[in-house]
Amino acid sequence: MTRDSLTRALEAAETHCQERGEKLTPVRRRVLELVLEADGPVKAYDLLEALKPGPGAAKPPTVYRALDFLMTSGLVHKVEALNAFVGCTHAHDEGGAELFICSDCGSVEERHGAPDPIHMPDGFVIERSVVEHFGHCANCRH
Amino acid sequence: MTRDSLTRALEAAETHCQERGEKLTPVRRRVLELVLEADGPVKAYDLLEALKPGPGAAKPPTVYRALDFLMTSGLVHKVEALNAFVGCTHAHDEGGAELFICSDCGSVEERHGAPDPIHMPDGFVIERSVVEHFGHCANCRH
DNA sequence: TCGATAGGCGTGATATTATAACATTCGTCC
DNA sequence: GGACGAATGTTATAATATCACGCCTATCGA
Repeated sequence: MTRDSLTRALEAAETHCQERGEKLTPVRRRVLELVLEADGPVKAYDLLEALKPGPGAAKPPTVYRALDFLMTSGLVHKVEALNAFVGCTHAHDEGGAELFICSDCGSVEERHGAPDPIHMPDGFVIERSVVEHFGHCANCRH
Repeated sequence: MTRDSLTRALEAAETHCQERGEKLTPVRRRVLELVLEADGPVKAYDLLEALKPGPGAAKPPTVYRALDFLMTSGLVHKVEALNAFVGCTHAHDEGGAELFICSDCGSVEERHGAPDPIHMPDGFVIERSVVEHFGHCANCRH
């Protein structure tokens, strides 16, 4: 992610939060920035490390609270199978994301779409879906 | 799961392993039994507790090794979003399972099927998919 | 028979991920 | 000012998972 698009993404996040009546506080903004800067999924404790240098060395709850907020706002997704987090690259109000994660380069592609109802058990009502595909992206497929 | 179907499932697992040239050792068999007996997803440390009473009180690596084996054999699936495990109720050699987990009663329905290629990024090759739907089953939907 | 090897497991320690519980700060409203 | 609620700080600990080492046993070939 370029410096420019990072800045734009942060501004968009700011706007997004305002529209929802939420506050993108400095901690939350900083965590989002770190997640967006990363090449791929980031671990919570890596974020913690990254926040250390400052005088306000963050403790785990700080990071997890920020991540919870960002996930609730749709600005960040959790990759459940990796216990890691990625910045959301789409509109932030849609349902769950479908993630395509390259095991070679760590890049993550995000898609949105209704789950295929063909396989659904009779009468089941979906509230939240986790869909993560691991494999090799076009660049790493050789 | 009834006592009878449990017994049958264990025998099927035995056969399944033999066909693959693998050994369903006593520890592995016992862990599989505990997973199958459970109503829903089971935590590794609950299995650990359940194994305690005997003279051979298991330690974490024992349980995780057994679970790894059972997952590789396709006899058990991990619910990534819960850090928990469920017994596989299907043929054990297909690709990844699609899980429908009821948040009310904890029941898990399993389906198999190829992922919908419509959403796939160009050139992406999937190796492993995690698909978990959380919601309410027909019984708990009222 | 012997040694070599490999898989499975026991054991102690430790790494990693996440939350509980309570105190403090800060803005807002009355 | 005083009450409150939201956000954060702080300490401790819970929950999940792995590492590293050593022992046992079965198997295989010399």
